[in-house]
Amino acid sequence: MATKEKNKKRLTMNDIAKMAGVDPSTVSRALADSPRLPRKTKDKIRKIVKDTGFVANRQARVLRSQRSGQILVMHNDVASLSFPEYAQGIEEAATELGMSVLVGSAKQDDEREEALGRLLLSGAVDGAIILSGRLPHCIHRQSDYERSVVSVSQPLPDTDIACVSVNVANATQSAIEHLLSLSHKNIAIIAGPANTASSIAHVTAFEDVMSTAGLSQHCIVENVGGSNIEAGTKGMTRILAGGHRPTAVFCITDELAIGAMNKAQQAGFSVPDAISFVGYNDLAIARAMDPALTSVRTPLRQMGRIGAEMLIENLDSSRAKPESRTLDHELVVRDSCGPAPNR
Amino acid sequence: MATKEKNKKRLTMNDIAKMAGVDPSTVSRALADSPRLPRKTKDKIRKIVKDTGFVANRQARVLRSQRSGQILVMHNDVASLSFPEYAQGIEEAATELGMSVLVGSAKQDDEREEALGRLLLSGAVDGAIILSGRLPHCIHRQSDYERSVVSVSQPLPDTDIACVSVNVANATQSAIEHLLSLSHKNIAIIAGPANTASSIAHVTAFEDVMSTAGLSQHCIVENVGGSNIEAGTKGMTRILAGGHRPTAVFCITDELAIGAMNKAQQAGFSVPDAISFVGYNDLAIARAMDPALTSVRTPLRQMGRIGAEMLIENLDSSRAKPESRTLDHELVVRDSCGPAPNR
DNA sequence: TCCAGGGAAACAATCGATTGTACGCAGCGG
DNA sequence: CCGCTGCGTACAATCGATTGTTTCCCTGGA
Repeated sequence: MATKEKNKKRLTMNDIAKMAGVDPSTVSRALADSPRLPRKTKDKIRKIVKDTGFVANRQARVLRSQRSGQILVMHNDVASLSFPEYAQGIEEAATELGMSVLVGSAKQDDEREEALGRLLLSGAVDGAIILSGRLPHCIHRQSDYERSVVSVSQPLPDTDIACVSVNVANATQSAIEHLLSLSHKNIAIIAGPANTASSIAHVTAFEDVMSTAGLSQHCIVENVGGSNIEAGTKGMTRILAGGHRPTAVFCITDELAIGAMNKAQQAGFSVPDAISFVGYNDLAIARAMDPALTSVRTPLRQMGRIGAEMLIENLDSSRAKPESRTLDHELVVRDSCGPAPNR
Repeated sequence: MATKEKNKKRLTMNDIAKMAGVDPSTVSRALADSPRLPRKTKDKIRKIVKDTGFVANRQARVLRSQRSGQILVMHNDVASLSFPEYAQGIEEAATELGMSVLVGSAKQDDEREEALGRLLLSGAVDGAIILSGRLPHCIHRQSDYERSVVSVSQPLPDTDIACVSVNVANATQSAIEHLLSLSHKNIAIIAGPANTASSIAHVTAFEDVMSTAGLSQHCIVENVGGSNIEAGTKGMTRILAGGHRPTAVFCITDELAIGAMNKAQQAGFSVPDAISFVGYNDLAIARAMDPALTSVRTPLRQMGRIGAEMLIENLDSSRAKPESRTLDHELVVRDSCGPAPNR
């Protein structure tokens, strides 16, 4: 159809302008729907754009206008079941506010983490939402990036960056107190990898509650190689191998709980008669388990949504720095917990 | 530290050049490690870059050099458990070949799908890997994008675009034949959403095998609202509600199988004694189920890796168009299938 | 008839890096 | 002593769109 097709070249705005017999600037304004152009001109140009399938070069556009229209989501673990929940909330909000979302995984790899940080510093994205709980070092060094970063799920240490999260200590407390109310005295926690912010927060809260209750019998299982189902299996294996046999297990993610519960069942322990389990996050899968998993519901999607809103609304340097927010959690009681067995 | 800090401006290469007392082009070459510069100059410039935390504007760089160093992964469903498997393979390969990866979700939404397509057309990424099985329309219209797109998992209809996949028909056949060998005659398939390429391929193969075996008793469950665990539950609910009671169920994803198996168990059917289940993909979670799920292993990670390699190696317009590849699958027999019960 | 007003579109500077070319200067052989 | 090679660096064009300013032209009111 196109007559002057030069093979090697992509179509540019100049080409479109020539076809329409106008100046490139007019094409630009037509695409931006500028009120300066009359409908007629816009329509003429748009028709050509549509017919040719022209797409404006993103680099040039962003370079000039200093605005990419994209935000980046940095996470650690693609495989985590909670990620899609956050992502949905983020995407909803971003789309509503006219932004689009890109996802990058840091994967506990410093190199990758820095690369993602540079995406922000280099202007490829306008802002970033951090799910991983770690701020890339290259961003931390810059003074003025507080406004273009929001952390979701965990506060970033040593920064003023706004954060949307739940109160992990309270959430953990509610889980443990539920077990205490069922007369459990010997409780274990499976805390995933050690030394992550999330793990530390849960374990600290756990220890607090237990010591407040005057209970010394508890075990802490860490460094099980992740927070996924397999890690849960591994954690439970370790618990069963130990001499010290808890009657209840709190897991800091639902995936851990699923793996652990499964392992216990396969080892011949009935749930909840012999061992009780509590998960964390209350993902859809928790309900589908047999027995259905008692879990602390955290509003992941909401957190994502609010985080994205906070981020995007504050990008335009209206000077108010966004404020951190803490959302409510809720213990959802199902069938995986029973009264402590008599021994 | 920096003395001339102007508040509003980001650092540019020009600033660095001035600090170092050289031309911007020299800074550029220093960062690119050009052999034209002596080590001494490079070191001097790099020190300044490091001290200031300077990051070159990505837009300008890409605009000029016509190369972004990034590939896009387009998927449909963030929540799918198979996605992280593909993603890992893709990231491994990309990293090895000096590229980085961004992820975008199309979410069966045409608008979003087109937006992702435009990311490629606008030069924001050098290439794209499509997991969703659908080529954005705006790309399809362009003549010369065969080289910068590779499909993984499912071939793209009406295109010559290279694809890395397994033979779905054979894979389905191996699953069904396993059930047939256990004397099952009344088999159901839970096929997720209807009218997706994947669903159609599985169902077609299923019908072929069944009719070849001379069996007419089978039921096809579609449109269960996705391919996830909940959808599996829903599918099984529908099967149990129907008059026609199969002794075995093949699910086109492991997630569907997990949901379905769980529903069956909760409804009082023992697995595999009363009903057998076969999944598809053999994700890690299949092994963790109780009973452990028999599943068709598809090399997802490998597929991702090979797809990324094919894509990246062919970006530099070496003229050979990449060739599609079909990888091997394997039926992994575990405990979720037993002989057909006598009725 | 003339000029003010304003709508429509062209002009041209600009965003920030990359890269081919040109230039200066040193060392070296003839 | 001259020109040649070659190294190190500067110069300047360029990538493709955006946007403030200017120009043009047409209409309408005095």
